[in-house]
Amino acid sequence: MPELPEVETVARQLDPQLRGRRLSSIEILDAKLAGPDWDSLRGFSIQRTFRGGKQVVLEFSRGKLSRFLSVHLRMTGRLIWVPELKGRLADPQACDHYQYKVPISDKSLRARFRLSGGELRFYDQRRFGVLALHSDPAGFASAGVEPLGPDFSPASLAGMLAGARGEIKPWLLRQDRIAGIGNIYASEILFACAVHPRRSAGSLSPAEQKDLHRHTVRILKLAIKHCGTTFSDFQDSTGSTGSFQQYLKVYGREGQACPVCARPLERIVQQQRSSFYCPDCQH
DNA sequence: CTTTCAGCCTGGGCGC
DNA sequence: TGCGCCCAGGCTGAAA
Repeated sequence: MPELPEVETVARQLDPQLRGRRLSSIEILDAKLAGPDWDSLRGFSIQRTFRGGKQVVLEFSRGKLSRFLSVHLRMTGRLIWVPELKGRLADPQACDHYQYKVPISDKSLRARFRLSGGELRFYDQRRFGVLALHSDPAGFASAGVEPLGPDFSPASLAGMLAGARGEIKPWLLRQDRIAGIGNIYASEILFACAVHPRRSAGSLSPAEQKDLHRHTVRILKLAIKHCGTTFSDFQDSTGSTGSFQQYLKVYGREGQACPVCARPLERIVQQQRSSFYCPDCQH
């Protein structure tokens, strides 16, 4: 699914659910996910759950030892906490979790982490997701700057853009520069900046660079506030389902009226990914 | 350095 | 009902 706001939503939701729980065993159901020494995690307890780039990270500890389990959800990965009550696991369909499109199916269950009080399940229909185990935080850190962190400033953005070659839209998707922006938010951010997706990244004026910084932060924060974007009409009772799709201005709206000038929005393909924009507002 | 393309996977939706 | 085709929020690696 997920870009930064969706992953942040998942991490925030899981953190209180998982905190302090001790891991007893792991069952890997998809051979693609074998590899890490999963059994070495037995007996470790979860300290916290957080987001790094587009990854969910679980920090485990046992005594002075630390382990970091990073989960890249890619397109369809989901992490769901399934509590145990009176010896029975809850129905995952009814569990508090981030929803999108596809209902949870047992067919896409790829891994189970058995913890005190229940289990954490990894579902992944398309099997693009990646689980990794690290013994230090440097292992999972993405190379790019966190757009909501202290290192992302108008000046640092200007520095990254200086001399940049390619088009701005694909540039925004590069995780080694800014970590966490994906296809949806890249289009939304450029629309807010009135910058055309085909503009050369290095050609942005100082004012446009400032706008790019400002709107990137603003839109990501706003999306987090609405628990991200889901293409699902299902809204769960906890309100933890993303609702930012209501606020998308251009993504997926090819042919519809631009919210600013009312002329039709367009879709183009850049590096095999759709970009949505207003040909009249964005230059 | 850049861009392009195939590939990794599954399944929904569409036109016929 | 079925088939073929296109689509999908991510990312890597090879090739040009």
